[in-house]
Amino acid sequence: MNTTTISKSSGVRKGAWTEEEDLLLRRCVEMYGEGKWHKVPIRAGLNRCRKSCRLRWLNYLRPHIKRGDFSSDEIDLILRLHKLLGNRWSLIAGRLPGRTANDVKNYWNTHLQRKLIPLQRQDRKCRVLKITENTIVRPRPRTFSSAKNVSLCSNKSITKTIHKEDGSKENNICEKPIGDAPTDHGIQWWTSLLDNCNEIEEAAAVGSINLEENNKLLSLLHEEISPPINGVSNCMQEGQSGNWDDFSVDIDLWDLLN
DNA sequence: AAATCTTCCAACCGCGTGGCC
DNA sequence: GGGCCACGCGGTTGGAAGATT
Repeated sequence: MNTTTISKSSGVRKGAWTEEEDLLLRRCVEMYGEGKWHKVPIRAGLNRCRKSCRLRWLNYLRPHIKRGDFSSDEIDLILRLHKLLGNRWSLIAGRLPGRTANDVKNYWNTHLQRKLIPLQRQDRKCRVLKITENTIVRPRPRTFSSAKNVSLCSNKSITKTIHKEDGSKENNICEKPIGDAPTDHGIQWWTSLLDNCNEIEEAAAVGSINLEENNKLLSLLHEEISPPINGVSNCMQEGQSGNWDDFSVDIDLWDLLN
């Protein structure tokens, strides 16, 4: 069924893409490269808005996009990264080669969220202290100026709520100046992320949070989530088998994280 | 077999941000 | 400094496909 419609206001086509449109878009991007999306509809001869063209390319036509079910490794990584990053789908997808932010978001909304909510509802009163899930990391990578040493994390802030034994809460907002070395923004960002882990370690050291549980968490963080070196996602490096096969372990991890 | 319900995902929409003038 | 424009992101929606009654 052809569900494509013509927008009355802009006159551009909306709805499902046809094979012909895909072909035109693919040729255009192959010829001119990605970017300059405002020029793509004209260059490709498509009666589509630039947003629609960009989305179609990024989510469907781009080479090496992985289709099909998510592997247990991928699911595990999504769970971990979502715990750290929240709904930062593009960042999470960036750690999953071949997966798009839309894929990850859809998978989360349809598979994981539904399964995990009941887990979150479980009574965890036995835990005296915990790091709650409102740990928010806000790196906002946008475009990168070639002329300036723009930090990837220029507006980064990390907030963390620690629930104390007496029932009170303490919010920590961590704003850290980022060095202006432009060499590897990815390392900077992930290092900053791990700085947050270090703060947890420090809190554990002074006994303000549960040491044992957070040692487990921190070991996982340091082990699994390290800076991407040279643009290669280390978690998916060739030859790394990992020990994520048993998904039941991962559910335990999720429980631990909450 | 038909009707209804549920699931899933491609695509749309609105908004925040950065760059440029 | 302010306005405009383009890009990128996350939330939401619409409809096809599958499952259930």
